Amino acid sequence: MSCRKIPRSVTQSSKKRDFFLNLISKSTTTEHLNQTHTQIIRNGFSNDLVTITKLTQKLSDFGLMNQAYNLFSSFSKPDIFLFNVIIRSLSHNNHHSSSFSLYYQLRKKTSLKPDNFTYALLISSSSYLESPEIGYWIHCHSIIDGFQSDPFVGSSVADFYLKFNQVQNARKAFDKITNPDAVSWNTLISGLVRNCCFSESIKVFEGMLLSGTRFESTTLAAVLPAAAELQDMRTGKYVHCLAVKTGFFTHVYVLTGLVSLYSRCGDILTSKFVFEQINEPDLVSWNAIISGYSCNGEAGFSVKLFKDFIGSGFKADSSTIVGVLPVFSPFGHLCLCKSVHGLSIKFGVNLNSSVSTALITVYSRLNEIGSARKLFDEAPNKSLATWNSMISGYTQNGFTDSAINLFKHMQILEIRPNPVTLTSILSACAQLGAITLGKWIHELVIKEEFQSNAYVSTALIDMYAKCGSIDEANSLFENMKEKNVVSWNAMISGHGLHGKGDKALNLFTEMLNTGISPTGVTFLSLLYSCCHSGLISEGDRIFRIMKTDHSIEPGQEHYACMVDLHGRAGKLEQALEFIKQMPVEPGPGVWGALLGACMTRNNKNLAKVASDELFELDPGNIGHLVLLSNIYSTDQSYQEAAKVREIARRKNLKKIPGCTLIEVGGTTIKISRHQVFE
DNA sequence: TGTGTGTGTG
Repeated sequence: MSCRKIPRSVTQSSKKRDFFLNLISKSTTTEHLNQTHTQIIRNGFSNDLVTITKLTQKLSDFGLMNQAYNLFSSFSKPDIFLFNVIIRSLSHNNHHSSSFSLYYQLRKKTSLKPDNFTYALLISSSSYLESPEIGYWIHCHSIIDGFQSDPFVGSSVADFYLKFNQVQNARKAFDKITNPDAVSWNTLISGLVRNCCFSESIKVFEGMLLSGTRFESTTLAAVLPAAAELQDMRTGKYVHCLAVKTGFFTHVYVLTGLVSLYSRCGDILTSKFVFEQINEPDLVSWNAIISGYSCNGEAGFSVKLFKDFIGSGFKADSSTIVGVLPVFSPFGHLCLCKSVHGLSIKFGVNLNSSVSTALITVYSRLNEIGSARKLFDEAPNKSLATWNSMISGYTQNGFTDSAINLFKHMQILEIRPNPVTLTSILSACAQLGAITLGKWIHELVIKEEFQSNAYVSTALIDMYAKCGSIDEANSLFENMKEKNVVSWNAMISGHGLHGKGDKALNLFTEMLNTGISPTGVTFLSLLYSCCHSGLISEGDRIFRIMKTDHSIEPGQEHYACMVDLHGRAGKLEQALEFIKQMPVEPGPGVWGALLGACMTRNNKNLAKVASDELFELDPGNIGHLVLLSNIYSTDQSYQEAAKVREIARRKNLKKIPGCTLIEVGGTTIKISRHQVFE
């Protein structure tokens, strides 16, 4: 008899509990939840662990941390469930250190055993701390308690190591998981991407597919940035197909990832197509397409989209600004740059470090070095990139002294340079002929262990070559482990500069034998070398094979070099003939080369032809007038020389005296070369 | 019978 009665009351009680659990779950407001709590107390369920655990969690989800904690504390004997819930609440409310106090309490003051839930939560908390030590401890405890192969614990351990940039340890933890689930794989893939291990992350993604684990849209979104970074279209297109097949092609994160991928690979049309498939593009989607157009030099579209974006009521964030800015510099759109700068102030992101860096870069490129410096001085949080952008801004605008001073300032502030900083400073040294500083930077490169960086070693080669130490440049080049096309170019033009055309040509043959494909710059360096060594027929041959053997269209600079090559040899008529047969309109560089040759060869008539073209094409440039006037003077045609000077005076043009830089006893000094029109 | 890890686009 009683046997029947007890179950009935248990059933009744359990039904009531279900009722309360349901009420808690459905509570949508704090008020509602508090009313439910009152009912729970009235019905004598305030000591029911199950109900209270659920209530505690809901309170914490509503951000009512204190109430949740009081409820927990009111229990003299909480079980592991309640402990886990309160640890989770603390961790979700950023009270990470309190979770560890609770863990301590759990181990010292109770006989409860932490389970896989407890460890997963605690390790996750550890990854938000400043240093990894506590995480190491918890990880050890979890191994001792036998949770090493648990996917929840294992995933959070892997994530913990990835957050502390310990990729190898993360891999070890992942490999210990018996049956990694989608979360485990996603954690590893995205963590590898955050640690810039792009190809590894793609390999893991392939491993996941082979393992047969069902991937999620988040998996595709996680691996796409790796494919974009490596410009790996094969993986990208494969992910695209998978997304279409599985129906994830509607998912905004996946689509946005594809937009970036195609933009990065230069396929802006597909990028635009994918963008149009996004139902409701969010801020990040807009940023992806705007920066996509921007990176691919599509200024008009980029600006139009940016306007559409602002017009749809979106608030630009720092990434929008950083994404749209680069498109302005190649086209000299100072006005647009200024208006985006204004918008960045309006949206309150102008002091963001990446925004100031992008603005400094774009103003520098537009030769607005004063505005760039103002932004630099006003930037409250200067990253290394901010310093670098200002230094290279100075270097590229020829303000080498300012670049070096800023670098010295960095040294005083004990800001450690990176390869980018040193590359810029080396370029400044090369421009200045500052060999002593250059050598000191070389020592710094060795100290910081940047020798293996291709950009740095190339900048060193260029610096030594331009400062006259061709042997030093050559020995560095010989010792480079991985030479890229830029290093070869630097060494070729180094030899050219030193009048060693034959060496430059031999190096080119060697380069082709190594399997490196030449670029336009390689040919420019070669033509330049031929020019400086008087190798006319070799120069002609190089110019020919450039197009026939290597499918590189010559640019204005190549044509100008060819005119120079013939001009220097005194074959002025041939040079003119060459210009006439050019398949593209000759630019100022080409006519300038002819004018220069006329100067050395005293050819007054041809000089007039070249000058007339130059006045049309490049009216603001005083250099041409100087050359022409000098030609007339040398020829003793003083009246004509005077006429040219008169034109210059009327145009209010004044020649900035040219100078040569040499280093004497560690100091660079200027030696005036021309003193014309002063 | 109440608790969970983690990830995503620029």
